[in-house]
Amino acid sequence: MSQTANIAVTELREEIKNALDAAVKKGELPAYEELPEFIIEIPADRSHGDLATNAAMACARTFKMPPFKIANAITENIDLDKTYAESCATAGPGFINFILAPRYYADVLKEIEQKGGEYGRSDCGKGKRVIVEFVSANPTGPMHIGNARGGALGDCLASVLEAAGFDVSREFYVNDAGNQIEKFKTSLETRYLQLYRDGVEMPEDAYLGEDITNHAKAFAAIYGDKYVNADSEERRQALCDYALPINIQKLKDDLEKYRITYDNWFLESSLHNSGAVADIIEKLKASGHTYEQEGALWFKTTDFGEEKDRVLVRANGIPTYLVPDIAYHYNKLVTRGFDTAIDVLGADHHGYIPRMKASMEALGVDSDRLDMIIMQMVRLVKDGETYKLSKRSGKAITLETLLEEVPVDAARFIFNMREANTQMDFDLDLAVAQDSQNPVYYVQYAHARICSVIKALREDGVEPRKCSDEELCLLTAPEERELVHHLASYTGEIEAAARDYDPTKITRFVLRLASLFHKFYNACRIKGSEEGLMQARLALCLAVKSVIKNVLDMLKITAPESM
RNA sequence: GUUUCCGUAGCUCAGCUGGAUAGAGCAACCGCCUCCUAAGCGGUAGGUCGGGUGUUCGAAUCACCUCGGGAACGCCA
Repeated sequence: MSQTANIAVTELREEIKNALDAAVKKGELPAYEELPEFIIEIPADRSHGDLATNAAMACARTFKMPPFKIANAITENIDLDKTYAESCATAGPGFINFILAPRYYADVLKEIEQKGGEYGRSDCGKGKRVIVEFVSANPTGPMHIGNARGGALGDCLASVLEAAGFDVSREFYVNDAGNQIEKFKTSLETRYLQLYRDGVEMPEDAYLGEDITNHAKAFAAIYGDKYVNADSEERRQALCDYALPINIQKLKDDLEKYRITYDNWFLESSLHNSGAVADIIEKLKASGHTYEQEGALWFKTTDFGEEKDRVLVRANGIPTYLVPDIAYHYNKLVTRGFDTAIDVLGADHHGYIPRMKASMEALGVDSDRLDMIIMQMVRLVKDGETYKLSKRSGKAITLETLLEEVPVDAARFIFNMREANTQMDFDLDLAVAQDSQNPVYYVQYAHARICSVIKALREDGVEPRKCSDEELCLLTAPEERELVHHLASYTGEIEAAARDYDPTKITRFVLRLASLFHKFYNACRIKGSEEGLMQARLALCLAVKSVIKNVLDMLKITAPESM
């Protein structure tokens, strides 16, 4: 919550407790041992006041009295002089509703004006170091639409955590080692040989995308048939050394177009080269949670409540994906000492979470420091038809083609509208729509409208200036107060979004803010109003503009001055 | 079979640490620019919150059961 909103609630809470004590002293209520928790919130239906509490209902059991009697005892004994509330009344089954004094609204606007771009920031993260790993797409091929969702959600989550006072690092984990690289080599090799020989068949599990064929052709254009008769291992390595850096650079370029830049690109190969992978095997063995069977090394995940154990090192001596992954998370939490590591993962990884957490426990690391966000599937919808992504056939919609059709602003906004753990249909027609149907324009339009108002007033010789308290207290229209209320809830929304790892709360917050602004704009004229009121409304506009800009910056979406 | 996500208005979804008459956008219909951007606003219509049982003063929200839809369950990553 903003400072002002926070103070308002804290003060009321104190006065409610004081009122209860006063009532007990007078004998209106029986003595109590301990008060239950109660909430003070903005009621959904604003005819119920500006703030409401369920204190009386929550205390019904404590006092063994009907809620409305307790509510009356509170309202008769409460001293509102020291609070932002100017009056209160009981209602319904025992709610107490408060009406806030005009100076509350004035103080909120003054706070926003004073804090500017910093308004909304919280220190609830206490500077804790958090690493957010997201996308981490396989470098063997292009990114698909699921990576687009993960990118938008992960990047915005990182921004939200920063705003909530965490020290955040964004990271991309490059799987440049392991089995899928072998598969990559095989695919490249086959495509290359197909250019020179007939009857070379692609293996069943190879990558069938066009990008592989294109790499082979480009490679052949440089080296010709030099590697056709070379040793297979030499040929495979040459192809991989050629194609992999191109792919990784492509990932960086595409993500940059999508406005994502990482603090670090972490190479899986570095864990192999540094000996960290071998080291983690020894550490796991030393933990006593491993055993050997049929030539393989097993991790006893059953010790940690899993259904079955997992292979760490295959009978052929090659570690499974688990080992470098464990080494990687160990690197994050121990070697580099991040307080918390967050992974944004596709839904196909959900079985992977307990394994990874078990491994941290086995290594003596508190597994609560590792948080996994599972993202459900995205389907692309066009003309009412759904397109399923199929990676193996190579026919998946790539991030690149998505961004050719959809503006980045729209893509980032729409992906941040749906919570990670819900399945999502990405409506291409909606994302492309350059009209009011597209929610991103609705928000941007509010920003542009405010800029336009300021410009129009400036042309009339009116400059925004600092308003007196008396002037700010002229904002009494319901549309004005609703708007200020919403602005006041911004910090609380950021804290909630950070707590729940849910950046989509911020998107919904800004949609609601835009909506309330448009309502205000239609109900209240700025230009032509009496001087003091005009300036107060202008101050409100500037506050809204500042907060919209702030949110759009977090989403890395442009805030246009005109549309 | 096990794990997991989802089920709320015609469509897409909010609301879920229990609270007052269940909300928004789109689609439909009716209105609002001699006035700061109509990419906007107001209004009408539209609901057994999948179903059931339980807990509670109070359940869309919590627990259990059940029905329906998606996903994952490899010595692939």
